[in-house]
Amino acid sequence: MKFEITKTDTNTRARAGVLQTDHGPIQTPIFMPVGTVGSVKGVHQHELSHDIQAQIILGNTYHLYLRPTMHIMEQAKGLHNFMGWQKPILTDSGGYQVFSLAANRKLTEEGATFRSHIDGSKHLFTPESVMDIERTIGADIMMAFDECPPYPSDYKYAKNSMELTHRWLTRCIKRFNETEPHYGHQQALFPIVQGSTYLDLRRQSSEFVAEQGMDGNAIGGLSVGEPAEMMYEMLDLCTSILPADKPRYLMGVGTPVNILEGIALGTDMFDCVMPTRNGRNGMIFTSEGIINIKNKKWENDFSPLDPNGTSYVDTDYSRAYVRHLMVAGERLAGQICSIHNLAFYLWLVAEARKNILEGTFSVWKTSMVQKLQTRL
RNA sequence: GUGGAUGUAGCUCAGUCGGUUAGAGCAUUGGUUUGUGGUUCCAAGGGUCGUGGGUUCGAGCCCCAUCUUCCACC
Repeated sequence: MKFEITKTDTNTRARAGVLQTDHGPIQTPIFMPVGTVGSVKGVHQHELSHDIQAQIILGNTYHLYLRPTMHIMEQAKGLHNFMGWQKPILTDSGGYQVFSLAANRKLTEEGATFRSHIDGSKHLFTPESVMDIERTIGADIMMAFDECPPYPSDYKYAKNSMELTHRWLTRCIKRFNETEPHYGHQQALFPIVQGSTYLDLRRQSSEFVAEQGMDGNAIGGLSVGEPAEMMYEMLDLCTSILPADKPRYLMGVGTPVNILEGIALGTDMFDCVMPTRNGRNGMIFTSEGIINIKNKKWENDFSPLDPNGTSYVDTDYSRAYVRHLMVAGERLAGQICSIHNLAFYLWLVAEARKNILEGTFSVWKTSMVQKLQTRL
């Protein structure tokens, strides 16, 4: 998997590049909409590709393994064919679900046992089985199986967890190298840096990950409740160690401001449920600030949802109408807001890219961060 | 007209033997949401307990009158 950096910013560590996959190029920095079960909640694939112009989406190993199961995935000849999406896909490994389903988890050296949230049945994920599952799903980018420790974690827990993640990574890479793609297109494996909120662990983990020489590298275990400044401090260190000529992926982040800060620190890829989840609950991100469309003040505001927006929903529908749909509990409200938010996130990273290429990123970012935090 | 039932938050209703500041759901208002168990979660505002008397240390609750709405029968 080839990654070419077109330009690196002079004032920050931001870069603009292109990541080539067998399902097409990804222009970085990029935001990747989350499509956990083979569906970005409330948004059609057609809208994703045509209206939002998403370049890559996520699928989730944990969820797809439980349903529809790998038996179906194999028959469907992979997730691309199954869901009718011929652009790149990245699959999360299920490591985060082990963390978020902590009540039911049990970690051993071998792997993680957990109970299905669907029927309560017991399952075991190992680095090897997760690699096999991600091969079957057929993602262009597969994520290593890791443990995502909660915040706060004490030093000892964080260290043991990181070391376990490293041993699992070695097994992931071994299995990855011993197996072939099922559907003819190339797959990459990205390892994940852990280390909680401890700089020396983050350094150690970044170095270990960098040594593996994979096509791209991820930073996990952040945005799990720690202060934003702490996240930036960890990210700053990780990106200073991870190879500059490979894409860097900050997992699960975040707010529009988080993403701009992440780009400035040399991160190229982001994913987050925020635009879709918050959209379903009526929070709209715009270039002028944040709107809670449920608020009464929009009741008779017939101006466009977002006059500066790039999606058709921004000009076709008024704030009053979307508020009405939201208050009435209509599903269309969440769909409109999800489409808007995803389009906005994609616009934001495209705009960041443009400014990096034009050498104006730093100035643009400063003014943008200011506006993004405004509440309308 | 007679008999019975009913009246408590915007709506639908709880409210024990008469006892602390009358509660719930929905609705309203605001906040929340970070590698998606999610139309999420949290909180706030909102009351002359139909009205007027009475009994009692104390009444949403007991007594009297009156009004509202509903039902049945003339």
